[in-house]
Amino acid sequence: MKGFLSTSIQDIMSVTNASKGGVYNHFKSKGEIFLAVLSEARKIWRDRNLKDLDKIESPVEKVKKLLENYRDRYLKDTNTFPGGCIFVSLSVELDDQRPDFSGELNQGFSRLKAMVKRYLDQGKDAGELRKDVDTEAVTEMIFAGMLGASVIHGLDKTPRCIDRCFNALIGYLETLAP
Amino acid sequence: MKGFLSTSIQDIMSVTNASKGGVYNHFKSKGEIFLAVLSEARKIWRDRNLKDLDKIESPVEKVKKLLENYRDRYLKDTNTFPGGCIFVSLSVELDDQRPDFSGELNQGFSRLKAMVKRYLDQGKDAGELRKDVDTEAVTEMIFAGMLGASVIHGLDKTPRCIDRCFNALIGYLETLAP
DNA sequence: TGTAAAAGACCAACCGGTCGGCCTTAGACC
DNA sequence: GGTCTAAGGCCGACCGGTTGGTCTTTTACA
Repeated sequence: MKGFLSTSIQDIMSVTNASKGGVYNHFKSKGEIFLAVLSEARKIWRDRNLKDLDKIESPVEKVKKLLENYRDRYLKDTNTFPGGCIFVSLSVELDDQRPDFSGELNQGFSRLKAMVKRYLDQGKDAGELRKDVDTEAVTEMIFAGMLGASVIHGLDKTPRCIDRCFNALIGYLETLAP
Repeated sequence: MKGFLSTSIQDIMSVTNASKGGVYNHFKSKGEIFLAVLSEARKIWRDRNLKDLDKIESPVEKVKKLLENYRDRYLKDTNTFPGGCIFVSLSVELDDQRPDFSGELNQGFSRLKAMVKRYLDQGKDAGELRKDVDTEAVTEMIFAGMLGASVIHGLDKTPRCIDRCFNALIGYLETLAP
């Protein structure tokens, strides 16, 4: 994955077998292509990571399932997703470089964090978590774990590292039970 | 922080008030400048993050101190380190783009992970951690938490997020006590 | 024949890197 | 001390190549 800045229009032309005129007839600029790609990537992310979440009643189990999906159906699928989580890579690349795009990416992250926190709060209300659990802090750590796992995955493509990482993360979640 | 690819020789000339000839009289190529910067950045990292670690006897407390240093003396110092942990940003940027540099960065990460695991193993031997603790998995999660926190820091410069993240991380470490 | 998509020549700006020459300095010789 | 020469840091014009983007021309289809 070359990211946004290092992916040239020529690269896009090569992989799509399109001409420059053809590309710019569909998109006003490279940035508009980025936004379209981002939108599509979000659909794919949801498709992979939210799979079967609705079949689970327990909110805490939903979070666990999300982590498992992120690990097994997303990061580990290196054929479909080389370079790990594209949102992480793009966020690191475009922060301070393209604040407009960075903000767009940040919105997606915020929604994910809000979802995790909502599940944890529901789990707390349902008595699945201890009353003294700081759901905001736990959410932040789970989120950091997901982002960090994606970075690690870029360094070491073997599944060992992310397996260990997510095992510890899920194990931690289980220690929060009453 | 523009990273390696987006930092032009012109940028370096501007900030150093040097001429192109002057720059290339000291360095053979842009890559050589990168390596020199990387070496310097490592010194700074050690200076900030390993501070006072030798004054602590308990191995587990050393890990905690490392996390606190990384949070307080490194990430939070946004004046000195805008863009968060430079090794994380560079690693994400250069993976798949400059495998030689990426490997160089990876070595540093491996050393850090080895250090954390060594401390945890020592802590286990000293009875500070339960015997059933998987130090390899815990190391991986701590490492992921550090990387993830740096990415999060890029998105949200306020200290709230990384405070919560490291609180949960340190809290987790404490649950591993016998 | 009319219309929209596709094609690719073209543009200015910028990239990393080279190179011949200037200009300060250090050293040798008288 | 005065003068000449050699050395090397420094400069910036210049190079080939690539960038994102524009514009005119050609093509395909209804």
